[in-house]
Amino acid sequence: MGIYEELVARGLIAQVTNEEEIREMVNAGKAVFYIGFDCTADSLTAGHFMALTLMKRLQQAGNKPIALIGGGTTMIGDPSGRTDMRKMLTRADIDHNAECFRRQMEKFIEFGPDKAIMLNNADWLLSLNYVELLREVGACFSVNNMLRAKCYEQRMERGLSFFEFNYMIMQSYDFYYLFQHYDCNMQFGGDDQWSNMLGGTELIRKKLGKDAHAMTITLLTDSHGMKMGKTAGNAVWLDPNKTSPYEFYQYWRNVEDADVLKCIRMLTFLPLEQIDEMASWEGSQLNRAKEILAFELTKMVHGEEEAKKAEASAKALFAGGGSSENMPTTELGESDLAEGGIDLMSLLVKTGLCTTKSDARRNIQQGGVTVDDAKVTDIGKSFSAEELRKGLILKRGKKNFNKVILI
RNA sequence: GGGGGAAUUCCCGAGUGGCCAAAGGGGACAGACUGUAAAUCUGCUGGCAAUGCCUUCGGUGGUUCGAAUCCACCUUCCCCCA
Repeated sequence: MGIYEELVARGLIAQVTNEEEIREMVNAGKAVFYIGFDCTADSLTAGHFMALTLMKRLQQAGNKPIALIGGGTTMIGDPSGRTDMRKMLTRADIDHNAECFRRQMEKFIEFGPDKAIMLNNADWLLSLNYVELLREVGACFSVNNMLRAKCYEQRMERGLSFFEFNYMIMQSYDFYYLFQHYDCNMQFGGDDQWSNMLGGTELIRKKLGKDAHAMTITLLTDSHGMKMGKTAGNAVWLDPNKTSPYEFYQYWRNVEDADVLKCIRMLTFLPLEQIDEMASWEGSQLNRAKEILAFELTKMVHGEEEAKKAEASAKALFAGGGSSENMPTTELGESDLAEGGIDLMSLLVKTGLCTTKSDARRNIQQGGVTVDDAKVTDIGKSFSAEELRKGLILKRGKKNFNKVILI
């Protein structure tokens, strides 16, 4: 089985420009491909992770990856599939984010001579001359076609500025540039990038009369069609300071039954035969598959040690009994106390389990708060310094734990 | 450049002088049921020193005993015409 067939079997491929040619090229390890990453935040997300694994899979098959950091394109912001304009970032923010991206990527992909290379499109986009660009590439784009592009659909109703409209041209120019300077013959990206990617292959054909290829990765969506890798609108980050390994582990541990196999197939490097065996698992047996998924991904992102810790904490907390060793802990000092003690509501806020005291009150009143395994419904409950010194385990809801201790 | 419309709480969206911390829905959160799943049902959803008080309906100023609601100016966005 070639790498292309494997990608298909894993459900990773959404659209391709020319299946025959791409299959041959990729299987023979002859592709020089790029994936662009716009640095809109200071950490990569679970969404980027899939692109990185894809990069790795192709690299293992002998193809050469180019990780393109979008220091230039981020100055504009991709309007694809969005209902509103992105916040405009400053040059300094973008540079900082690009640097963060670079460091995280180095953990997954091997860079170096004859390995993967990393580029930043700021290096060529920012110095473009407007009039020259218009003459050189602007003439190759049909506004009529661009307006028909699916990625702008939503924006045709709510408004699209000329500024953002240019994003497609910038991305196309990237491909054109990489094709000429780095022999890059293929672009990968999320399926929402299809229009932008075709812009690039078209430009190359018009300007150079040559064929370049594009292939999109299936967007990872859950059984309701929602994009995965987000919790309550917040991204699941790869940076352990933004999403702890435990939270990261929990995110994947909690995917729906209907999504586990798909996630394992698309995101892990487990052999397909092993995954096919799991496909026959049913009901609560799927919990095992979720553990595997969560462990495998946490291992790849945070390392085996962290993955083991996260798994151990989870088992301790949910299977009961176990140690509180790796539980998130809040340390209090004497200054946190008032009159020798502290009330439960303040404690919940201090530990971050609740956002405000009102939130804490609601949670207590609704029976969602537990202290050392005993449900507390008295909103006036407070604890003495003595009790705190020994340490208390607070729990909000079923899955949120925090140990508080007075030191 | 001309004309018309819009901005409401996390999101969508009602509200057009006091009964408005603001309908309804979505999402989130909590409870029940479970398998750390889904579906379903229930509760809940600005803050606080809490039967009250404070802040919030794009911004600034004004009218009024009282403004999300009326007036003026400003900002941003949408639509139509050029």
